[in-house]
Parts: sequence; structure tokens; C-alpha cells
Amino acid sequence: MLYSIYMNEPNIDPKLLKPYDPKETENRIYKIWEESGFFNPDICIEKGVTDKDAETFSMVLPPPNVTGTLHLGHAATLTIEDIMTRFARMQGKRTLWLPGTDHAAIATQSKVEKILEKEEGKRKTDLGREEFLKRVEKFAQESHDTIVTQSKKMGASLDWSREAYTLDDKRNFAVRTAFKKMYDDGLIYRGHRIVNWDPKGQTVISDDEIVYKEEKTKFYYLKYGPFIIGTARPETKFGDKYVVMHPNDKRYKEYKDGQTINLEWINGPITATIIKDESIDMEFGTGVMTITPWHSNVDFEIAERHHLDKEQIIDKYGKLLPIAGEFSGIKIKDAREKIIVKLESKGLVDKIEDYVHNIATAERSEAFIEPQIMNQWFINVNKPIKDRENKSLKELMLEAVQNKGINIIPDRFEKVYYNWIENLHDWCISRQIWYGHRIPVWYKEKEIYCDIEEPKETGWEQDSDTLDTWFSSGLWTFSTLGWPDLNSSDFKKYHPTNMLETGYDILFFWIARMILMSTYLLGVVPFKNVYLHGLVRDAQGRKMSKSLGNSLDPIDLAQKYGTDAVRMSLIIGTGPGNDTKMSEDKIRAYKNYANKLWNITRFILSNTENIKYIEKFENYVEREKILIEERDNIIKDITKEMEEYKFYLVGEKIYHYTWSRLADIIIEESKDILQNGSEEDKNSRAEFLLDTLTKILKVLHPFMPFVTEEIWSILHIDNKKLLMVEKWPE
RNA sequence: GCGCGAUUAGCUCAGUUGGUAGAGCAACCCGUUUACACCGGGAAGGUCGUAGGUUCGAGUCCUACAUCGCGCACCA
Repeated sequence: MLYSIYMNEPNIDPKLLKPYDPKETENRIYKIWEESGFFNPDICIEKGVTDKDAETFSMVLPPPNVTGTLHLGHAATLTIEDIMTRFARMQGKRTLWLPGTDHAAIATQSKVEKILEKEEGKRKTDLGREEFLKRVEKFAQESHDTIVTQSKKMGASLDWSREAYTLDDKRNFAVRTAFKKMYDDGLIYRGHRIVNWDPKGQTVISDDEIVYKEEKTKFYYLKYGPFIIGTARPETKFGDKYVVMHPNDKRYKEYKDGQTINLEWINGPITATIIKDESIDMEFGTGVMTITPWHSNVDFEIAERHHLDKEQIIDKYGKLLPIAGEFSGIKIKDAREKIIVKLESKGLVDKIEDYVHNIATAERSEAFIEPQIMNQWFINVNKPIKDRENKSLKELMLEAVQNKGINIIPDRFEKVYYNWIENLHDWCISRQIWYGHRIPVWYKEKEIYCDIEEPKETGWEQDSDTLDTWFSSGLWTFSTLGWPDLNSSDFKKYHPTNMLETGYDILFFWIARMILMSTYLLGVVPFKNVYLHGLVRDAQGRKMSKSLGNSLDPIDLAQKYGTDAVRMSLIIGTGPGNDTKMSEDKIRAYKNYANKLWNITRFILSNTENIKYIEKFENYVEREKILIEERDNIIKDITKEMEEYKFYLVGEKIYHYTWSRLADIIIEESKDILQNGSEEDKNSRAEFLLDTLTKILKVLHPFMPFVTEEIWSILHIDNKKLLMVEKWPE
């Protein structure tokens, strides 16, 4: 009996007699991969699975923040990049996918601060810099270990021997080297300029770390001498002694630029100066405003243009300074009502309207940003650079994409990138936090010293600030490959990298900064291609978050359905740049698919037991020749689509071929052929089935690496290597 | 204000260069001793957001509009 052979036939692997069990399989397979050393391109060459002079494929993993555990977004990143990596490796390329983690300065520090507050009721200042940093490092180490374990669980074929950390010694050396060079070139400068101050986090943040939130508030019309001025923030108005209007505003043509007027204000009489400036919107409010240069970007610029005095009104903690007179020391949010009461009593309030506007908050601490003028470190993005044909950083960043040195997928993000660069201001890189790369600058009285190493003489004190975390991330494609040692063999071999794959949400934060650093420091692009994926959302399309309670843990899902199923469901139905919606139904479907493949294998092996698989079988009959042509055309399409990064199409194509075509049609008709056909027909069909199975395993391997490797290990094939280093089928 | 994306079956989404619409899940009917019930067979379900246009032919290209979402800028 044909169908009962396997029941008592010892030749079939007993594993096949049960349904596919990912739990039993995955860790074992990953260990075999790791022990083979094939994640490391050098070992692939040493063991002869990759040619010594093979084409290179290199890519860095976007280093996850050491702020906890991986979420589905990371799982998507790992899956897409692992598909790229495994495909390249099977194509015979010298393939490096380099792992690492990110110290994520502000994010990690504030996380530990929150834990400290919650568990011990302490602040970081209670511990002191050194002790607090020990706590952060311990937390970071634990997060790191979790992240590595989880990445392995996802099947990522990362070269762990090259693992890096954005804050380890090598990367710190790279950071100091880069800083010193930029300082010497005059690109890094210390400036007394208006910055985004986070009163809660007690640090400056960059423009990109601001999140705008809509706020309903009041809009006050106040009598300011002969004018009515509009403001949403009366609490900042104490020092306002300039009143600004558009030079073409006919309503105010009797007032001349520079003219002074005396008027009664919050705390008594003042003298105000008329300023005419074209930046004023005549349509907004009354077309007249007073300015607070210390606490408003726009006002700061007006004051700079007209060389006006600037006065601080609010301190670092959000309290009013003595200039506010009787309101001194009051928190600004409490002061507003009180000030309005006083203004009303003086008859200076004209009217009050409801108003909706966007308010700047800090991404991490969620506090309202208070612009302040402070001494901070900046990167000048407009200064011409001698070694780079007098181009500015802005121009270098623009050209890298415009000249097609970098290809962005999907290309609509090129526009977004250009738009961002056009609006780019000098990048504030200093942070008043403790966890991060310390600024390599030392002070002694009025002297200042910048170098890679600290000064030898005594008496120098290092700047207490640390660098924006994206400064070190910007160096990532080459700091991980041995830079600043230009003779490093990794650097020479793998830079520029071929691909940078990440979520579109960090286009500005990270991708732009890497382009900045690489084009400036090395004169080359950091990567030739950028592939941007979307965010992973829940079944309702909401962003996954702990507070909503809708976040799915990729590791839980992998435990439940198998990693291959999770990977497949993250890929199929998702084009580049578009958000993905995840649901357990979808994952369940691909769990069934893994098992289907398992059963297809069982059928084929149990029905071809006396047949030896011959890779280049020559006696196919006409019926199989037709099937082979169909199959090989599909494989050709698949290869082309893999090269075009259309993984969502490939995954679906393989799925359909194996299930609807191979299983439902071809295998069904094979039952008859294998039982009743002639010897020639039987052999032809058996060879076709074995050949097709091996090819499906190969093209499916980048997507579902575990189940394919496991089935591969069961097949009887001569000179078999691990599937992960087998050649991609032609 | 500028720009981008989405709108396709009940739900969630694919649809690569324009050629008579696809998947997963759900719902319906039939089938279970032999690869697989983590299954098979069958049927049902869509005027592809609206209105125009180009074309022999439009889900796909163009224009306008609507709704939802996102980014940037502004926010006195």
C-alpha cells in the first residue's frame, strides 16, 4: 500500500510523523547556524562557501536602544534585513550584517531616572554622577542581553563577532576623533544662542526631539500704549520693550522705526521702542506684537536683526525671575491667571478669545519646551568646508541624494528629505545629561582646549555636557568597521555599505546624520541604498503602545506560532514605506503554512523512497517538462523581485505556488501517477517532486529560515551544506 | 500654509510596465481510515471614495473634490 509505507518504514525521519514543532526546532537550528560560523563572512571564505573575491553585501543593523525589550517594529526590521542578508549570502556574496545596540542617551537616562524615582524615591542628584551612571550601565547591560537573546530568537543571521555599542571604547574614540576634526574645521562652535530647553529633563534638546501637541488656550488682547497686542503668553511679557509691526502696515504708518513711546505696563511705566520688521504678519491679530527674544525663536531672530537687548524672564526651572517684580519666583503656569487679574485691574485687557495652537513639548519628558538663550555646542550646517570643494554640510547632504549616490526606496521620501534639509538650522549637539559621550573639551580659566585625549597638565576641567546620541549614531556605518583606522580591513572591504534598512520615522534623526558625517569625514556616502519600512500597528491601525495595552510581544508570538510564521506575517501585505497592521489571525495562517510545507515533505519523501534525487535528471517526460518550465519561470520572477526588494510579492508567490499549485494540484495528481504510472512516468514525477521541494526550500529560506533548514536536514542530498549557505536556484 | 500617503469583498490588506479583480480571517454548503482537519472540494461576496478627462481599453495615468492619517513650517 502506497500510503501506508511510512507508518512502519524506518527510512523516513520520525520527526515527520508528527506535525511541525517550531518550539523544538528553532533554538536547536539557531545554535547550529551560530556554531557553523557562517554569519561571519570571513569564516564563509575560510570554509569555502563564499569565493574570496566575491561581490560584497554589507549592512548595519539599526542599533536598538538599550531601553528595554524588542517590540514588533524591531521584529519587522530584523526580518526584512535578515531576508536581504540571507538572500545575498545564498547568492554567493561576501555578506556582512553587523549588529549593535544604541546607548540612546536621553531615552535610557530618563528611563533609569523613572525607575529610581518609582522604586527608591530618589533623584539622580541624590546618587551623584558616578553612582547614577553605574545604575544606568547596569540597566543598559541587562537590556542589551535581552535584546541579543530576542534577536537570535527571531532568527537574525547577524555576525555577532563584530557586535558594537554606540558608547563602547572604540566608538568613543571615533566620536572624539570626529568632534576634534569638526572643531578644527570650525564646524563645531560654542554659541550663546536660543535653544530648546526642557525644564523637566533639565537639558537642551534638538529641533527633531520636539513633539508638537495641540493646546486649547486663551488669546489675550492687551493694551500696550496706543497699540493693542495679542499674546497667548502674558507671563513672558514683563521685559517687552520693543513693539514690532510691518513697515507697509498703513494702520501704523505714523509710527517711525526707532521711535520711543512711554506707556503703562504690568509693573509700572516703561519706555518702548518701535521696530519695523517684514516678518510680521499683518493679518494676524492686530498686526502688532511685542517681543520676548530670550524665550521665542522668532523674537530672537528679530532682535538679532535689529541688534536689540535681550532679557531673561524665566529661569531654568520655569519660574519667573526678579524682573517680574511681585510675581518673581512663581511658576509660569500659575502666574498667567494672576497677571491677567492685575492687567484687568489696571484696565489693560482689551478682550480675551479662545485659541488653539500647537505647543512644543519634549519627546522624552513630555514637558513644555521653554526656549532659552544659552551657551551650547552647535554644528554649523552652512559653513563652506575647504576639503569638500567649499560645500556646506547642508549641500553635501543634499547632493548625496540628488546625485543618486544614495537611492531611497520608496522614492517619495527623497522629497521629504529635501524638505527637511531646506529647513535645517545649526544642530545643537550638547546635552546636560550624564549618560553619553562626554564633550572632548577642557577649560582652564579663560582658555579652551579641544583634543582627542585630555590635556596632560593639571588644572583643566572637562566640559560637563554630553553629546546628542545621534552624534555617535551618525558615525555608525564606519565606526563599526574600524574607523578612524583607515587601514582597517573591514573598513576597506565593507564601506560604503550597500543597504541601510530602517523605519521611515528616523529618516531625519539617523539617516540624515549618517549622510552628514560620512560625506564630511570620508567624502563618500555611508550607504548606496536606503529601504524604509513602515510602522507596525495593531489590527485597528493604532500605534502599538504599552499604555493602550495593544502591544504584541514578538517573542510571545514566536513562542505561540513559531518564528517563521511571525516573520512571514510581517512581510506579506506590506510594501516599503507603508504601515503594517498585525493580527494574530494573519500569523496563524502562516503557522499553518509551515505545517503544510512539513506535510508536503512527508508526502514526497514517503512516496519517493526508492528514488535517488538527481539534481540534473535528464529523463523527464513531457508532463514534467511543462511543470518545470512553469516552476522555473516563477523562480526567475522571484529572483528578480528579490533584487527589487519586493519581498511582499515574493512571499505571497511562494506561498501560492506551494499551496494552491504544488499541494492542491500537482501532488493530488501525483498520487495516481506514482501508483499506476509506467516506470518512466514514476521516475519523472518523483524527480520533479524532489527537485521542486529543494528549490522551494531555497527560495523560501530567507523568509522562513527555521522550518526550511529543518526540512533540508532531513532530505537525502549528496554534498549537502547547511541550507543557509546553499546556492540560490537559477 | 506646503507636502506626502490612504480610500479595493463583512474585517485587515495585496494588486510590479493600463489588458475582463486577489489573499488571510469571518460567514455558507459538502467531504474525515491513509501527506496534511494546522485539511480538501464547492459556492457566495466588489459599479476598486466621488465627479470629470486621456485611451480601443483605467483599480492602475491626468484634473478637481471629499473623508481619514502623517510629515514639515507657522503659532505675537
